Amino acid sequence: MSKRRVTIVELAEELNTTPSTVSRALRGHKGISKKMTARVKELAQKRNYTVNIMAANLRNGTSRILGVVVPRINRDFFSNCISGIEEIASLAGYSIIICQTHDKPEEEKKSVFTLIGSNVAGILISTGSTTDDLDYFNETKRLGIPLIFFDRATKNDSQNKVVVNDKLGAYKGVSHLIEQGYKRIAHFAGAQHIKLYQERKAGYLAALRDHSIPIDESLILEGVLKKDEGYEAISTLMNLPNPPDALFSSSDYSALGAIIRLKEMGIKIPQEMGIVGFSNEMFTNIISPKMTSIDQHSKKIGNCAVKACLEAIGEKSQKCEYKNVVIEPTLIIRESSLKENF
Amino acid sequence: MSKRRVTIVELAEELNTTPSTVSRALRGHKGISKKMTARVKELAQKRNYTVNIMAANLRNGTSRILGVVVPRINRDFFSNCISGIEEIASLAGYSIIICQTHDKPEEEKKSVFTLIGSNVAGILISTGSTTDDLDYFNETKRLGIPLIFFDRATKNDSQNKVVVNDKLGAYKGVSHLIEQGYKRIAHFAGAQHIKLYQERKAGYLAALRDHSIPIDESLILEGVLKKDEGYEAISTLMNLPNPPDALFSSSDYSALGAIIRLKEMGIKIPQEMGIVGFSNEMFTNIISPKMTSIDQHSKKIGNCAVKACLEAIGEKSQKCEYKNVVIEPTLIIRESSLKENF
DNA sequence: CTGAAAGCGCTAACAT
DNA sequence: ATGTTAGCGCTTTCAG
Repeated sequence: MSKRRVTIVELAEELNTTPSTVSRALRGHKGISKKMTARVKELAQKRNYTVNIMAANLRNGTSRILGVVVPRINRDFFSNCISGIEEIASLAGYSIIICQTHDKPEEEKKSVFTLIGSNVAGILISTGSTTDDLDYFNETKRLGIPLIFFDRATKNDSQNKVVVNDKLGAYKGVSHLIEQGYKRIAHFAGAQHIKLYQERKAGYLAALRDHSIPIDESLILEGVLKKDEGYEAISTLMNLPNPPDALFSSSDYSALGAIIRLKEMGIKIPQEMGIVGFSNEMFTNIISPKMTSIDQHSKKIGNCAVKACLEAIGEKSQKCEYKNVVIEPTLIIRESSLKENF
Repeated sequence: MSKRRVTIVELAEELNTTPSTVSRALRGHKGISKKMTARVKELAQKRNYTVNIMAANLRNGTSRILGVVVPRINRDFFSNCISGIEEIASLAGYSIIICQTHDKPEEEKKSVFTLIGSNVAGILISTGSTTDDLDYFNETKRLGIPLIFFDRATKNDSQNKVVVNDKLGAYKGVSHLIEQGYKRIAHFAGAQHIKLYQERKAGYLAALRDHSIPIDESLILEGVLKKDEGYEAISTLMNLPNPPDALFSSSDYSALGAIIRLKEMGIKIPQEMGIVGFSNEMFTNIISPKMTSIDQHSKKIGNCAVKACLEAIGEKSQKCEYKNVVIEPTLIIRESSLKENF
């Protein structure tokens, strides 16, 4: 009952052969007799042999491990991305190491260097920082470790990005409201130093412009992302001399807060007020009225990101061009915006 | 612009010293002059040196990587567990590798052996299988790799478990309903070959018994876990000659389905019908009426599991006894069960 | 078809 | 306080 794992040396001894032969046989090397291969594999099975990945990696200078860096694991969006990454990765024979950054640049940097130290074959990162951390960016580049940005890309010129077209998503949502006959559409925006919220606002503005609807700055509120913030913000808007008749929110949560408040005020949704959120959170399909929202295909983002990474690593199984993918979000129309039905 | 990483050998050459000295200096070994240590660290920084973890691990025979195996990453409960694991692990200087099994025993087995091959220091697993897979159980045991079961433990006699006291959770929920004055309490149960659902049913039965309420088998429905299943099941129950006046569900989702149906039927919650769910899913606090539910402290489960693992590995930072932890679930009382308020 | 030998990068005895 | 040496387990030339 040894405490150490079985090694190829031990297998070789037991079979009166050499480590090289065992190594080759285990990997189905041609140039090893079928008989030998069979004997080796049988014994390996019997002894519960597993290759020491560390040793193999050290020898080869490459590993079949991918690093994934996200702000938080326990958010719907990210856990779906990760799930999407893991599925494709494991099919290709790769494992994934996960790091959380809690949106802190230091943790982000530390994570990437830990991953580099772990000899990962590639890194997938949703960076929280607003600035590019050139330190790790350059280092991965120098070492030839593919670095794929997903979801939130920085401004760097890397071609390895998988992002959602937030502007288009917003455009679709607002256009839908306009087509339903809403005229004065308010917008809950996020902090404008974050690119993704900039984009959503840009999509909102573009849709209004394209439909020749005048832009009213008093209907645009920034930093309204959480439920409570939405609850408060909608009160402000409804007290305006000329209140909105619809809301496009950058966040499902603040849209939810608005719905709760509007119901309290006795305002009918969608008849008197149309609502469109963003992210297609699980709860949008559960509340009453069901909320129209924009789906970002989080799992698909993970799929694409990992495919881009495998492609960059040189896995030939990936045939397509996965550089710089832009995912098109989908408008999910539900009760909260269907004025025409009434 | 070499493609390879800097090694201690290169640092040593540049400093006219030896790899051992560099290695020792980098790890703050006492017995190396301050001057030397400083010089080494400075150069290492300048060259973006990171230790080759694979090589170090191979040499030491141990790694600072933990394996985590779950059925699915993208479920609230598991992503919270994982987050809880990652936080403590990273504080202790460990990384985590994550595997999904999709509830398939083969994938579970494969995952564990992959992790063993990766020289992980310990494995945390929420097993989907109903049977113990002795293969990997024995192998980890033989190799001295700690194997911690969390959430769903198998029947094996391992002392390394972190589980929720499901029976107690159910007991609390049902007792609460009884105290609120409900008399005929129905139960949506899960498949009874899964231990956790057995336990919840057992808690339900125990609470009724302890409060001298007769058990009516017609009020107990099995395999009712999803929203749609709850929607259908509640219809059946309400058509009974003697329908229930409350529901304790093993799942928040089926409880939600029931609420939706009851609202359609014009039955008032909680006045005419009390509802308690299980898991404290995020949406329970959002729907109307807000749903009373049982919180399982998923993040804490992750925390405890990883502490148990670190303890087993021999990290002295863990002082407490973390073997065989049972987490006590918490009853979160909300509108759906507060009959007394009316 | 199989074997012998070297070396991936690191660390820990064992010297000095 | 520093250097020397050996070896973790594996793969891969290079030789038979």
